[in-house]
Amino acid sequence: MAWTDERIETLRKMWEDGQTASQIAEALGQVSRNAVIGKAHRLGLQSRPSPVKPNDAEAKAKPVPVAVEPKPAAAAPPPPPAPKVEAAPPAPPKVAAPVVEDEPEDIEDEIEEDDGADEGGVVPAPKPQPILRSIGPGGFLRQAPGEQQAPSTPAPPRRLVPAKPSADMAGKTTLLDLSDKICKWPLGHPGEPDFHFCGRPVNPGFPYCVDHCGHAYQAQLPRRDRRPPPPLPFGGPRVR
DNA sequence: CCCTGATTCGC
DNA sequence: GCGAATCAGG
Repeated sequence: MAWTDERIETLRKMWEDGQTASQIAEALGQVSRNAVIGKAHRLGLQSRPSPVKPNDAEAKAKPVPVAVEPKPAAAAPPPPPAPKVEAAPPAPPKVAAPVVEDEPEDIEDEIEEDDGADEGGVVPAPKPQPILRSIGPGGFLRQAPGEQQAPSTPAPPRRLVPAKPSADMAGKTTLLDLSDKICKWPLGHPGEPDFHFCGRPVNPGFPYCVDHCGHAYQAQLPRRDRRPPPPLPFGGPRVR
């Protein structure tokens, strides 16, 4: 199967969309996961949180000026980093360290169950500013050695606060509400603000309520009565 | 075991 | 350029 423009486009979209190579390969069909990955790299797409990416590229100040020593001798040479910076001139105070004092005052956490009555626009001050690494159109940002931004931005000093239950989610069945006794039929799509679950009592023995069991379990029809939907490239129509 | 992406290397 | 084989972390 050749890499037609169409298939490449699909690959590119899905890859940038965060789909895994396996998913992409399955969607494309006729190609393996490896083929997808290989192609993605060749396309210049790259760098996506890999589970196996060595995180080093630094941490070593190239302390290996000595010629290679074929003979490790008996005792392995201990790490000779020798951070002797004796004649090191005191580095000028670059950017003032963004020290953030830890405020002693406690932040009242509102984790109580919400009756949905008092749901105002209570927006806590912290504006975390998502650090989501967006991928620019047309490809990846190849990380060059020395491009590290490690030393900067120490850490978000803000304390973490439980996600605020949004007003429009009041009364909705969320992921945390799921149990064996309520219908797990999803409504909406994950990531969307109003994504929730059906939540009605289940049809005993099934994960869904009676109605949704009707959607989930279709009676086998004679072939002549089936209406096989046309194969969609991927990302079928959204059903609500 | 399964999954993942990265890399290599013969074709 | 392609992708199976291999590697390596989760």
